[in-house]
Amino acid sequence: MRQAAVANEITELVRTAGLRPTRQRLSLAGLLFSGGGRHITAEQLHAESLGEGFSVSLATVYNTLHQFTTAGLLRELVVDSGRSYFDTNVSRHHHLFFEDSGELRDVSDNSVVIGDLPALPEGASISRIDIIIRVKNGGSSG
Amino acid sequence: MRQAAVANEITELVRTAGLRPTRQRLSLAGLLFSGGGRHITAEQLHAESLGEGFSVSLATVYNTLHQFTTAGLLRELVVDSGRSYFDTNVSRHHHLFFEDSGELRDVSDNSVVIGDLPALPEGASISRIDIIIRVKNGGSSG
DNA sequence: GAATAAATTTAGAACGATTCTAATAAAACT
DNA sequence: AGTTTTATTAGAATCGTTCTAAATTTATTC
Repeated sequence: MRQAAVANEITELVRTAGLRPTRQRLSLAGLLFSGGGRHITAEQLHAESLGEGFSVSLATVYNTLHQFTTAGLLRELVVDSGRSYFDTNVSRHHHLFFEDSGELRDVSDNSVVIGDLPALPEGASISRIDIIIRVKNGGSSG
Repeated sequence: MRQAAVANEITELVRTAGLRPTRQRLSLAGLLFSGGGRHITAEQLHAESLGEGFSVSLATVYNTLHQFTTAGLLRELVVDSGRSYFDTNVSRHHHLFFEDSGELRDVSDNSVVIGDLPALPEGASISRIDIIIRVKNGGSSG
């Protein structure tokens, strides 16, 4: 009963995003949204999925991550040139980035106060503020 | 006399960075540091250099940008997955990023106050804080 | 100022992440 | 079930970037 309930929630999540609940999308959504917050790359998710016995192509992983992002289920993060991370936490927050390990950790939004910004050009508006605190030395000890 | 003075400054700059003042490095340094602050990609700088009649290979543009960055003459920015920008302003500041045009603009450091950060792991220290204010709609009008 | 040593540049190959393509398969609708 | 629509896939293609090994330039030594 427990698992079935979770499966239904995941199915609903995918449906609500306007996407057909295919085996691949459900597997990926399960991996992404069943635990706590995650910061994961396409390649990592692909490997994890195969590791769990859910076969998916890398192309589908990319498609799915983008569809989930467009639907507001994920947020895409650019920290490092050359690869994108996807964050399952889509609420307002920022990031600590451990340069050595590549690990990302959330930072509460209220640790940061943005003062007066420069005037934006006519018709422009802020779509998002990304704050990345880059940390050197020291991996996953805290 | 004017131009010669500028050329000497550029030569000194390159020397001070511990690099031999080759034709290529001087041309690129000239393009980078003779105007005001710039935010430029390797491909853009390569195109600009060729356009001015200074032939350089793309490999050399990359090498040079990295050497200048290591020497503290440039700062590398990651805004957009898949390409790096290099900023000639290496003082403490942040960025406005126009998503439509790809344009970057500096934001003074004192527009932003960082409150209490989460405790860092033993031995870790902050190497840099990057703040990117992403703006939609509206190009270079202000 | 030629000879030698050391650093630089280069074209093109190689690379890793991502996107595209066109064919096949699965899901939804009638 | 049959038809239409949407998804998945393997593999090719693309993009920005890095690597390689050879050719050139700059610095140093005599």
